[in-house]
Amino acid sequence: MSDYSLNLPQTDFPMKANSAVREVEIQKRWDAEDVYAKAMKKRESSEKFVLHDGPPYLSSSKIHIGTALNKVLKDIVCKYKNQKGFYSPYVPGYDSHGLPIENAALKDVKGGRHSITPVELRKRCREFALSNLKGQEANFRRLGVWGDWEHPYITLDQKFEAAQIRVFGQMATKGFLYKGLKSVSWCPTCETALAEAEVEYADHKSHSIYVKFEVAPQSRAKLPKFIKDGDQVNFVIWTTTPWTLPANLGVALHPDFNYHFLKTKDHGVLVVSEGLKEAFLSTTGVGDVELLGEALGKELELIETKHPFIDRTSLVVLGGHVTNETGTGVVHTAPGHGPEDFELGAKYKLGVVSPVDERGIFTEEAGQFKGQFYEKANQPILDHLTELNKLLHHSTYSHSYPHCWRCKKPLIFRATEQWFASVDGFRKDALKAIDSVQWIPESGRNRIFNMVENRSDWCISRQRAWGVPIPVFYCEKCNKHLMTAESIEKVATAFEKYGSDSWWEKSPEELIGDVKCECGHGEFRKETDIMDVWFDSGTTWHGVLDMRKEQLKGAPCELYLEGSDQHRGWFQSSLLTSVAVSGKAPYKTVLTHGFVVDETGRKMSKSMGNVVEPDEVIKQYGADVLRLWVASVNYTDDIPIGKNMLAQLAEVYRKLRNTARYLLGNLSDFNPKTDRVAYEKLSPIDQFVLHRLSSLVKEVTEDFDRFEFFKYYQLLQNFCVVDLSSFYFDIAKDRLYTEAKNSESRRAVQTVLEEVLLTLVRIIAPVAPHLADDIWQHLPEAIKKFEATEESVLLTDFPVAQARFVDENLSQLFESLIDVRETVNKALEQARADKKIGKSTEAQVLIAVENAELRKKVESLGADLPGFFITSQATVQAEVNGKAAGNRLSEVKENGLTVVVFNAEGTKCARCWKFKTEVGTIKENPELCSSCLEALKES
RNA sequence: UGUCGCAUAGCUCAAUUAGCAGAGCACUUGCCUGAUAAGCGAGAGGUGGAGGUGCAAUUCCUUCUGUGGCAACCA
Repeated sequence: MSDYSLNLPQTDFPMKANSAVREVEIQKRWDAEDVYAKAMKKRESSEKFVLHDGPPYLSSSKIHIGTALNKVLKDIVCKYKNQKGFYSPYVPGYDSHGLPIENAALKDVKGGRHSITPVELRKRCREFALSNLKGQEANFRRLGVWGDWEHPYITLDQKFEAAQIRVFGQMATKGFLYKGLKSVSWCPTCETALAEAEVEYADHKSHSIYVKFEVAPQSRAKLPKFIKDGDQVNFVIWTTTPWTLPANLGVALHPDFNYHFLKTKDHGVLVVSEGLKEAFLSTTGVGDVELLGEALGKELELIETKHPFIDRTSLVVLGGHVTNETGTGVVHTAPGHGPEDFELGAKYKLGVVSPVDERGIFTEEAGQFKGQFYEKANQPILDHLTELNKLLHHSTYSHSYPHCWRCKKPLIFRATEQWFASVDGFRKDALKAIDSVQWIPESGRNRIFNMVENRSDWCISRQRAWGVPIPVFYCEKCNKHLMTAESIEKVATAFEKYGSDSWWEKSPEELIGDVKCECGHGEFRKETDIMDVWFDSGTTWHGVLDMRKEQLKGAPCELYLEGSDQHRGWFQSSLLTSVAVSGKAPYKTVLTHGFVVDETGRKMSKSMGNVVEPDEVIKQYGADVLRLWVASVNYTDDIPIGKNMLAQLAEVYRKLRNTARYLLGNLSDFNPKTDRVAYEKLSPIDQFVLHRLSSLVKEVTEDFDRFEFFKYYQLLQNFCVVDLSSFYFDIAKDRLYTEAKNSESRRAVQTVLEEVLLTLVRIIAPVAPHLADDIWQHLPEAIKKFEATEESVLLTDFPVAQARFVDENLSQLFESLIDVRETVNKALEQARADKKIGKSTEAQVLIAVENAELRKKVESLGADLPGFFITSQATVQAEVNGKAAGNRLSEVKENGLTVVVFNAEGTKCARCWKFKTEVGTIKENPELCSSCLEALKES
């Protein structure tokens, strides 16, 4: 019976994505046809929108999901901006120096870092980093990220190193760099100083000890009068780091605290603060005590005590940092091993003892503990204290403690000579610059502002080999350092030509020529420290943006887009160097995203087994589904991902795909040149869909401009599902399939479908470029020829919301009609549930509308009414009257609306499947309805 | 520990000034077999907990819990 020809959809566009194969093919075509370059060429004279890539670190060849998210976000922005008419290049970068790479490269070096030359070590580091680059690049490209992959920036490039040296030079010339002895965070495992940004707090179990410091005989006269001659007086300090005791030089009290002198049976007189006395007594259990008297901290200043086990005095000093929260109110002070101690020590000229070397091993200075790793020395020190009867109590104490963010081991403080960038010197400008930047989300402003406001100077020295050297020389005679604009420029020139290896390969003379020190001497040695790797990436605004000015127009650029941890990392290091040199921020807008967590909100970790690997997602679902995930989440907070979400995203992807397939299939015979129907001639529902389309374009444009992709995602999905698939597509099928091929009614639908398709495909392109381009390649030839001549959708312009499609009245009309349609659906469903009908064309509906205005609206559909409900007949009345007394299949009343369902009148037409009364009465063909007959004649 | 932010259906997101808490997906269920490893309909399902102020609270207040940032976590 179904021999009658219908206009069914025709397309080669496959329903199944087969992403694993198809996406790769598409990418190959992009590469082969150089689509990125063509897009850039197309916009070469347009306004620039530069997103500057924060360089991922090259310690691994495989990216994790957070990096994938970051790159995709960037790619969405760049692709969108390009479509919007900007010249928006993407130059990917890589961060290639630094400790983790050096440590990794050292893994298979027998004998460790000291067994090979720096140049040899650096060669291994370079090879390791560059091999990882290849892996990461492949990962990024598989995500569909486009960019100038042939010309990435790498911080180990000679030109980049030279630029970095020049930034250093400018900062030096401005007096923002100095060498100073300070207490810095030190990682004994990595054997280097660390900057604040590299410190991370984690729980740690420490010792908790109370140690007696006996007042020295020469100071007994300074003790309060209530102390009798025979009393041995001890200040009791509390510390969690026994190993710092060999470095002890002082005992700090709070000037305004009250200190109690407690006479004990076994320990002489003990001095602790009043506020901590009770806690102290109960913790240590020293037994009954007699309060001899009390004194303020400031009354005890400069009393000398005896170091518990070293022949040395330890001075009582006063410090505001002493608190009454834990311990004894008497603070063990080791200027060599604590920042506050260091400052206090400087104030009192205590000197500095730092008997721990760069590996955390005790030196000669530590006497009997020499040669031991600091942590290992805790126990012997405790034993020694016990032996000497200086230890009052010992237990453990859990607290958070600074750790190295690279190797995760506990840090120590070491007072050493380091190079610093004087943040104090340009803090005000930095804060001002922060306020000139747009931070998204806004909270980012406060986050970085507070950090910069309170941070101390930036320690840029690292005692390692894999990095850019600090370009300073020291006079062999007077030891004064040489750091002039000229000397630094000479180093920069040398690096530009030979790379930074030349620092190790060449002599000072070869590097800077014949230069004399102020003292007249002409022989120099080179600084051995290299720069903090954050200094490398912190200067990309110069090494990349400025150095590729023609392409990237120089700093500041429009956008930095990184994870929110970069407030203390790259955003800050970039800001500091840029402000120091130019007084400006290197970026106009900073956009941040949170961290990826699993579906239950937990951090991803190997041990929990909840890690989502990007390549596995791609293997199973394809890059576009992963990209769709990126677009679907509000990345301001933590970003969840997991099996459920991906499965759902795959469904949404499928919906997009099938929407496109319907559009493509039903446009197979449409020639825009000849078949298009003028807007005025479209039926109301057609016009309404165009209205919806134009609001979609308007809204998603706003969403893209605000980087709120999750709103775009919701809108896009809703449009495809609600406006198209279940509404317009469903209703339009009748016109598309059964009307004469060239009828105006059918061409009208196709006119709308074409507009929708060409708009949708371009809206999808930034987020799901493979899908969009796949659609593009499958466009019907006539459309390709006249409306879609670009070889890739990525070369098109983003759609513009068409004002001529906007019709608010029509929109309101259809809102009401859709409400009515929902009620009709309920009534039909009831009849269906009662097995009275199957498909809705087996029914006719009677709609009684009380409200005259609404009734008029429904009536306005006229002959389109049955089609609107996909029934065979539909009538509108003011109330259910006698005429409808037939066999009621169901009835639904709601909102002043009564819908009654009857069996459709007439007989089913064999072609269009609608029930018509004339079917069977037409002699020419009793199987068909009149319109089908006509349609057949016309075609 | 302090401080700031966040918390809406199983999931991803909405909800003007306090005014009946909405979508899509998933789920359940029915239909269709001319988008077919498709499509359509219907249904169920929710404001983290406990208080408070309002006629009325997702919205304002207090508190707790969870989560994230920052600061300190000390010696």
